[in-house]
Amino acid sequence: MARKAGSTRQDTEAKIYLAARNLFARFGYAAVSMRQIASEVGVNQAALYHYTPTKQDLLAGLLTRHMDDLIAAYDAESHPDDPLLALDHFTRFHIAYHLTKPDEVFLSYMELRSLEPDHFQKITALRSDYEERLRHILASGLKTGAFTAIEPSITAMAILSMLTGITNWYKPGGRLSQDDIETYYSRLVLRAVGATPLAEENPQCSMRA
Amino acid sequence: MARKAGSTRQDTEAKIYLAARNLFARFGYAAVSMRQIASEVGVNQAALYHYTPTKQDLLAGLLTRHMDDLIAAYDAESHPDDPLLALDHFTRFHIAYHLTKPDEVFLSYMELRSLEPDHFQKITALRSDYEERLRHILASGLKTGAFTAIEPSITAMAILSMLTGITNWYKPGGRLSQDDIETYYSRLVLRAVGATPLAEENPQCSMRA
DNA sequence: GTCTATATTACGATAGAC
DNA sequence: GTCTATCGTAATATAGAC
Repeated sequence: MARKAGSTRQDTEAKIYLAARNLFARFGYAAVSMRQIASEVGVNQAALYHYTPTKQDLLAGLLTRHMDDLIAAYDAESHPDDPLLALDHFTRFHIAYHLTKPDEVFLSYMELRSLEPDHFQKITALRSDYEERLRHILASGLKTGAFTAIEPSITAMAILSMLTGITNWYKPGGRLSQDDIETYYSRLVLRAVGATPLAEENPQCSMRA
Repeated sequence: MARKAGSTRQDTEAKIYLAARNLFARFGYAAVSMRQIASEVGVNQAALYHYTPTKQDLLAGLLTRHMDDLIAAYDAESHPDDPLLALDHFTRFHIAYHLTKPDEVFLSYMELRSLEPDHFQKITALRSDYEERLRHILASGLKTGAFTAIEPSITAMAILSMLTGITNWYKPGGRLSQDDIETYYSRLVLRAVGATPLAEENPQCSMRA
């Protein structure tokens, strides 16, 4: 298995996906050219076509990987049975995962419309698959009485919008640590569904009351 | 003031802005050509340049108008002094306004990155101006004790993300009326900030409890 | 106010040498 | 596996006739 030093297929492929992700997230799919991506990788534009048949496939590959990874990461964790704990856990997981992959998240929300129909449906189905996990928690909590007066489908969308929106303003190294943010949003979410937040009667957290 | 029948400057300009808004919202600024816009309006591509110096100015004009209109519409309403009522009012206003102008809203969230620096700063400042109105309500409620254990800046972003996210799934004529949605989200929001929602002990609303 | 025609530049993708 | 060169197309924007 002799390899040329400095350039293997896997290496280059990873660099291409990384560059595409950064550029698409920053400027948008339609505004980025294959030449820009190649330039970022350090190869000629024509070389990209040994790794992806089209620009569209490059985008679809990025989004598919992201959604697959997200669902796999969530399913790999253990989930509390108690709805209140499960919702707290979901909130923290979603925030933590999304804050560590801001580009992928941004892309998967902004560039759905750049996908051709087949790819679009595939990604939309994967997203719905993930959302279903939150709807299930909300429905369980409604049944046990842990949550009150909520409609699971709408509430799931409301919560996901709220949590994902963090990526619009969060910058690492800011006033609040990631853990502060998780704790704060968990309280917002638990209150919103009519539950008593975990730390409500134990105000040691860093927020002013 | 003799006018040629069928085509005045104001008419055509309005059509151009309308077409640009629709197309940019649907396919993204970078993916839409001046030819497409002209075709939608029913004029030749070159005619557009009598109404806007560049494509970039067309986008900036759309976003500026939207933010100006949003702020003017909010300021034109009367705002309750009581923080709880004020927050309920803000929630309903934001939802109602955003659901009536889905394209403008979508554009102003998706195409900020397509703006060149000067325009970007201008729009960002206008947005912050609007957000400030919500922060003010939250800070007042914290002072009076109507809201508990919240941080106004973060909570404002959380609420705005949640409310604006409605435009991602709402379709007119669905299961829930706009008023149902306003009522439901007002409860989510008021609960989240630690207030007792207006209709909490009066569960005549259409949600199941 | 709108048109035809065009200058200039860039795009996605391919062919074929090395 | 990467390159040079290029094909065919389409982009923004402008010039100038009517």
